[in-house]
Amino acid sequence: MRATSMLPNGEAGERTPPRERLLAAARELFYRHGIRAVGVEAIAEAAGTNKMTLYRHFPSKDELVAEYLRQSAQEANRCWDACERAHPGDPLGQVRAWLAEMADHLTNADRRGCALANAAVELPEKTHPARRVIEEYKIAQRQRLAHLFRSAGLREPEMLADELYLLLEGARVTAQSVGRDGLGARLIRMGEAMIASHGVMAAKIGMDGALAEASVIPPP
Amino acid sequence: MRATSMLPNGEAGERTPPRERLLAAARELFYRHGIRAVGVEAIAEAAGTNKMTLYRHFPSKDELVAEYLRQSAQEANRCWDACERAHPGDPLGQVRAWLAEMADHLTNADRRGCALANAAVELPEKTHPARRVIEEYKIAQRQRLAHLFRSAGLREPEMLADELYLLLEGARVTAQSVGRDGLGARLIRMGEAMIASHGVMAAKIGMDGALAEASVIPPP
DNA sequence: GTCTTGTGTTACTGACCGGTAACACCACAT
DNA sequence: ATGTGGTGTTACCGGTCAGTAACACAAGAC
Repeated sequence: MRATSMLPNGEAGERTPPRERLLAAARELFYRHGIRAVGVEAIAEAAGTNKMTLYRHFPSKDELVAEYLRQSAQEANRCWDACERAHPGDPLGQVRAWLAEMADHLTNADRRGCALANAAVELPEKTHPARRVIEEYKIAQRQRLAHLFRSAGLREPEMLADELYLLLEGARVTAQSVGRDGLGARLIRMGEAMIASHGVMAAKIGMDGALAEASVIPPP
Repeated sequence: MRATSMLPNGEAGERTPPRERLLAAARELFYRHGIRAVGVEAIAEAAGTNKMTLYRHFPSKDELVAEYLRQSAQEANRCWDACERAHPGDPLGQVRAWLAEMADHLTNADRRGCALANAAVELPEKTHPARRVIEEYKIAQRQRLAHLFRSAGLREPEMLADELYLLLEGARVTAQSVGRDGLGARLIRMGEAMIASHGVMAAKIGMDGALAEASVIPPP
């Protein structure tokens, strides 16, 4: 049987080039089972090709891992872009849409957290090419959040961005260790409380100081 | 040269039994390099013994991993006990001491987060004996926190415990991916804000409602 | 004394790892 | 027709993996 006969082609006839198939297989396997747990041969086989072709497109497994993470980061950026399109000119709306999306991912049982953060846990060696990708992604993510908060006129936008990202990472890793019950809702609740605690800079309420507390604690 | 000659014995003469040496070596190597990255032979060698003796004390590597995590959980409990001794009868003081300890761990550069959470990321297979240990530990941790918050008379103690733990996990994984700059301080700041937002149940202040906000935002 | 128990040592299994060499093939361009 | 570049196939390399068999050796128990 030809290995090329049973593959996820978009359309019949035109074949997906092997490099993309390899990356897709790597994404799936690395994410689901962990990076060290997956061998190159398994990836090649899942992509409907073989190890030789893999090594014609990627110089080493480590570089394949780096490319896998680059692609994961791009996907996260696409998610951000969708939020931006859904709420143009409304930075806080974009953040909330993004938060909702993250909460949805959290409750999805076949998700295993952030591919980049997991890789950071799994690959502690500072020289691994993946570390660069992880670092750049996290910086971009923080800047994106901080920019939105600044546009929204919130206080201490960078600090708020860091805190919110801390919260999200915690939720993701917690989902893997203890469970996902009510985690999405809790993420949104806490995120909203954080945003509120950084004030809306006298946007709609004149009374000073303690205005944000209302949304932190829902009516018991 | 005898392999038994250069070992970390507590005192001269009485030798540490090989099982403990093996566990100590496993703890060090698993934590630093990751579980899948360390082979049994390396552990045996680091313990000043050999693979055969390792397999006389542990039925498999997976069980050794589970024991390693059990020991890590015990160490965390010892940390809790120390906080309890330092602030007897003062549950909030105990939580704060614990938070300070966690913040200290965060900024320590040779720490790589929570051994249990890292293992959860690295070992996704639900049948792995480590999963049980991880789950039990996380439940105990949550109950301990919730109990302290309830003793302190805070509102929604379980919810607060979950949120605080979320925050801690986020800080730990963030320390590994983006960095540890100011992370300890931020953890304490956010933790205090969370505790404050759950009120002190009319302990010292009579005014209702929005009392907690003051400590959320430090004076700019 | 002997007997037992734990340990050290060496060698081994079978499987898999990342990575490579050599060659056959096929579509396409010229 | 003749390359030519990308691909498939097979076999291989040296190394490491988890786990085991067999045997030598030591100390304490009796």
